[in-house]
Amino acid sequence: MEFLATSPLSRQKRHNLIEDAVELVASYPAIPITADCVIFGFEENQLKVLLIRSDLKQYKGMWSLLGDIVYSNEELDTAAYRVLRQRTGMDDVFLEQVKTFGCPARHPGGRVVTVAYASLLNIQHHQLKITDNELHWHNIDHLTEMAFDHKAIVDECYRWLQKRIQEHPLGFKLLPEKFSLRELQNLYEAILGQTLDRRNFRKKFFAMDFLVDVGEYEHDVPHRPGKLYKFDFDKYEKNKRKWIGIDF
Amino acid sequence: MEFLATSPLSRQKRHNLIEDAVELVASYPAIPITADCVIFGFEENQLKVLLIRSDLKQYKGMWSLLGDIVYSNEELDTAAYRVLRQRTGMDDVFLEQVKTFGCPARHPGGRVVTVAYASLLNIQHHQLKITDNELHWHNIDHLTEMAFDHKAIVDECYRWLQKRIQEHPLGFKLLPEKFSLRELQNLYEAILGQTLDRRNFRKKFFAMDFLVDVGEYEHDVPHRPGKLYKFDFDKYEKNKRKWIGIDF
DNA sequence: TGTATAAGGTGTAATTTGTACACATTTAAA
DNA sequence: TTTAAATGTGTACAAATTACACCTTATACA
Repeated sequence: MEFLATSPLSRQKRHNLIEDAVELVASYPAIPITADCVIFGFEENQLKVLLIRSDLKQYKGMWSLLGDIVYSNEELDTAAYRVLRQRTGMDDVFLEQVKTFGCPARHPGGRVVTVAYASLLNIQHHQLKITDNELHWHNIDHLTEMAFDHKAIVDECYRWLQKRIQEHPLGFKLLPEKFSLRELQNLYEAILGQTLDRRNFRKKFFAMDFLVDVGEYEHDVPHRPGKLYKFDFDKYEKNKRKWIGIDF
Repeated sequence: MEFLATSPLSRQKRHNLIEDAVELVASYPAIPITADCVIFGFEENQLKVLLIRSDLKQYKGMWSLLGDIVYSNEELDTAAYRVLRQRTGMDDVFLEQVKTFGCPARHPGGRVVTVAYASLLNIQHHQLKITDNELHWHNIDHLTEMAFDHKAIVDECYRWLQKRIQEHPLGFKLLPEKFSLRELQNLYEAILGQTLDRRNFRKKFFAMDFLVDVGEYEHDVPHRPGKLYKFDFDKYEKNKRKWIGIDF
């Protein structure tokens, strides 16, 4: 499995400078690369992931992440964003690279390396093309078997999200522009899988001082409506802590 | 730049199940993948990175990360570990995937995607093959221009390290088995780029209760020798916090 | 119309954690 | 033996986190 003549290691040992970089790269074994998106949404107090039916006969009926090939001259981020845009019709969505999965046996058709991205979006805002292979939101707690190694990818991205929302106020990306504190707390409880004290939760977020009272109230709720707030991104940027921690 | 016939997206729109996964993957554009290692060490109270002279004529004289091609049937982690072992002669070293860099223009010889790994090792323990293109340790604060996008990769891994050592007791991987508290503090100060209060630092680490007094003292120091400690991994595993934060 | 229900909204005390800070001790070197 | 330099330790204050209870307000239903 060694490329004796062309390996950079063996070349370097000979202390020869390589003149033709193009020839060098052409000699490398190449592997198809895909970008897979773990698209998170929040609805009915539950964290959801957007999935599609696998189009491989081998995985018939099983759910799969949204992904596509990375084209020869395409940035990885661009490929992931393209998938996101094509599937949700949304622009301006949070997207971040999480991890690359490269097990040689992860794709039944041969070696395919995939770069996993996590995306957070407001589930109200998208225009899903449901006709495409039953594109649907799935409760993250109810996922069972998935195509390829996609369950492992989802798990990794879920852990990433749990950690990330304690360091940065990312949760807001999953909510509508205007939201109540109860919705915000429900979001955090759903993602972290634990209940939080209501008073302390409110105190904490008010103390961070990036919630703006928009002067409106919830409606269509079967109880006293709560105030609506929005997230003030500028204020956050100005005040954010440099230190790592759960207080952003 | 679209692969109209072979793109999974266009296929899925037609609602056809793909029978031959091998044929499908064979139709994908393929890209060479490398694994690049940012190998951190700690010596003379400074954080160091292990670099080699680039073997490309184009980058003559410039410093480069240690990396190699990922072979066709090789795990990404395995490729990175292979690089590490070949260069340092060390086994059993901490290695973790950090981020994948895929800018189409990052390699002058053509498209090459690289998966960046960070490694932490005890700088005393390795057997460098210095004859290989001047394999050397470099102070992380003195890096200037590097070959490819390697400076950006180092920067990313350095930020990763700064964050990581505040969440997990990884710093110990950079120290000898037995170390003094002064050495530990120097390590944290070098990585975080800030001075820390000596008494509070000691109090904090003793409170975490995974330092074991080995009953020995420093020697060959031109002042009162400090006690030596080792890191008790079992004790750490038992007591570690589930929460994210700077107190491990 | 009024009564019950369910969530909204608020404050304080106790505890824990983090921070600032100074002096006696020990070893090596001169 | 004197000096220099680092080790080793404790306390008081500030800040952050946690636990915890009551009144308010809007809706739903009788």
